[in-house]
Amino acid sequence: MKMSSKARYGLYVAVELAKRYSDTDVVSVALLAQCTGITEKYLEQIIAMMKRADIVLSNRGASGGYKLARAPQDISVGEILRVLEDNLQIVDCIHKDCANGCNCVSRNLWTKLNENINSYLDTISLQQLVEDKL
Amino acid sequence: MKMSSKARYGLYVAVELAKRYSDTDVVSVALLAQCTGITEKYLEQIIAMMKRADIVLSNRGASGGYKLARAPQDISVGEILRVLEDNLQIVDCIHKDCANGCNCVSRNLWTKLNENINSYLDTISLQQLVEDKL
DNA sequence: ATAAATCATAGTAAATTAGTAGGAATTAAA
DNA sequence: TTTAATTCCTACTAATTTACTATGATTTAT
Repeated sequence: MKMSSKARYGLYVAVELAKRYSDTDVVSVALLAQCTGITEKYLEQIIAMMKRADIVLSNRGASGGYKLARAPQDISVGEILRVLEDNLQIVDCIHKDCANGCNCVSRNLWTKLNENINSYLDTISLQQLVEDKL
Repeated sequence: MKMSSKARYGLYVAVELAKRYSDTDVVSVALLAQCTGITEKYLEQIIAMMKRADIVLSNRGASGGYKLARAPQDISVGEILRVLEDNLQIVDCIHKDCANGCNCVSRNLWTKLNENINSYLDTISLQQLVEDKL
């Protein structure tokens, strides 16, 4: 029940990008790696997932880099974490079959718990996080 | 961010014990293993944790077994899962130090998320779960 | 042209989780 | 009082997942 480092790191990266959102230019992986302490290669993979999910956008080639695809107030923490954390699903049986079948009482619990987590994380924007206003 | 099978299984076991709570006698691991589909040896370990946490109590020796230490309406799902799932902590840095230090904005998020999860799970009793009244 | 960057993907090491195994201690019942 | 059924204790191993490394192709500003 731990958040993976991929998800934690992804959020750190998003926070750094949010701080720089007013800048017109993009931020390179090298710089992001430096200020977050994540290795470049690992960070590349993480930000690639965020790009595929349209959370960030990129410029390729020399002096290229990444920036947020939308304003920090329009990106929720839930959106980011779902991309990096297997849709934030607490157990597999919510969307797959399990031995207990569909009438398993626990299944309803997991479903509600998931809704709870997701709806909470969806109320928090990157902007709020950067301003430390939770 | 998956719930471990230990926690899932522990909850199944607790549900089975809750169904049988009105019986005066205890239930053996062998029987619990049979009706949950968990192997006896693994189940033994899981229920041992629940015993140490005073969620279940046991009779040793022949015709021994386990039963809930309290009525199903007095045991919350949160209580059970915390015992089996490293206190339900989403990230380590909530109670340990991390590279980012104490002024890390994400840390507050994890703390709030944890509170959210725990307070939800604490509102649900085993009784509710058995009656499928979430 | 060149250098600085993203992009794609395969591989490996570390850590965690899940499950096995063996046997000691206890106790109800024959 | 022996026996069989059971909990209790702890060490080990296999499987899976996570975290990270490595290589190199592609793109593009200068």
